[in-house]
Amino acid sequence: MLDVQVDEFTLVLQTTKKPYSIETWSGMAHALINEFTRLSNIELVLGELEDSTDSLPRGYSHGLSCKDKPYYFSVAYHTDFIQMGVCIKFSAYAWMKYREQFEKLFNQPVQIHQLISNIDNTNLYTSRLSRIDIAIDYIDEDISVNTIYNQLSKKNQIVKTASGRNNLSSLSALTKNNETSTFYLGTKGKNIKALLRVYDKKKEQTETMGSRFKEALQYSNWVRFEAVFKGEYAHNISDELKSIKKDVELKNLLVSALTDRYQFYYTKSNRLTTYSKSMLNLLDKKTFMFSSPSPRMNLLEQSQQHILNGSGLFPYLFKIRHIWGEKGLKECVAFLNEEFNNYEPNDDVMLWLKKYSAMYTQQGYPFK
DNA sequence: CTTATGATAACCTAACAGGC
DNA sequence: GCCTGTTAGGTTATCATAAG
Repeated sequence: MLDVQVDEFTLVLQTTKKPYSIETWSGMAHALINEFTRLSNIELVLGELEDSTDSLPRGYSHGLSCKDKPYYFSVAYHTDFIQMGVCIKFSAYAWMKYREQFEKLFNQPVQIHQLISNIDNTNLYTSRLSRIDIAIDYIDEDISVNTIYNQLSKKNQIVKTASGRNNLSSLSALTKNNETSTFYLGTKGKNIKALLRVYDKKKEQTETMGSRFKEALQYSNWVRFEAVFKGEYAHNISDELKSIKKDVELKNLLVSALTDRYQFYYTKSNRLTTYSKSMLNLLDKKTFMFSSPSPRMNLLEQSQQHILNGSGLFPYLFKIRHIWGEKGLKECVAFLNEEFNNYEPNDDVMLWLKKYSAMYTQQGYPFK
């Protein structure tokens, strides 16, 4: 049996009110939080929210969370950073509980697209996802994480995107006694847009006595494919979720998203593996693709702006001058000049020149 | 007391992939 | 070989807090 669901997710609310001023932000943030809690019925469903400082999402300074509950739910903002918005974090367990309780209380099921459409029924803020984890469970399907990992590391199997390109994400694993129980495609570093984690859910639940421990015991075999989408990818999914009405469309979206980035092929025959095939069979039709525009057409003005502000050049020069004074700075600049003389442009740079030289000679310097 | 982390934001570049 | 498309991974900034 295959089961598709949303695991954990993070929503960010941005205020629609124009006068962005730091003094009024706290009050505004509270207004957004009140509106959100009202529209989502969060306190009725998950329990009372309390002021919290110690269990907020990292990086946020103020907020509320469900205290004394086995699940983690929190709403937070940062007093100094309006652009960070109001962050709403559902852990996997909290989201499961929310859905259970909601159905009990209102006699109707709720999925993520309904939640989003409920909370968007306001003009105080706009919402979007900053992270969403999509899980596809293989229950009693006799899939082995260890086998898949070994095939991948021997290059007997490879991962492709839906458009047929190789997914070049780096492969890593947790291996104990020669047995791999978890592997990752993609790095866990920050600012990573996509990551796939494949693991033995039965093992995890029985070893950690997790929230789905009892369930895990009933199955002889339980493997989870869990994709974490952040940044632009999460935004893409968010946009798509807003156009969804039915649960079957949600399923199509979730499966499309995961298989858009991760399809497993046998290298030799160039055929889909059986488990990837069964994943794709869940689709009535493919409904979704991630968009990622090419970042190559950078104009000089843009590059210049980046160098002046955000590249780290000035912080670097400042440190040099602070330590070694004007003399050090002078030598540093001479060194940079020397290094630049040894610089060999690559193909991309030459290509850019071919395209834009004429335009810029006509237009003049980007700096004045 | 210091450092690492993890949340947000923007943006750049190398390297790879693939069509013609 | 040329051109276009894609992605991983890196930089900066901020802050609070957990870990060491």
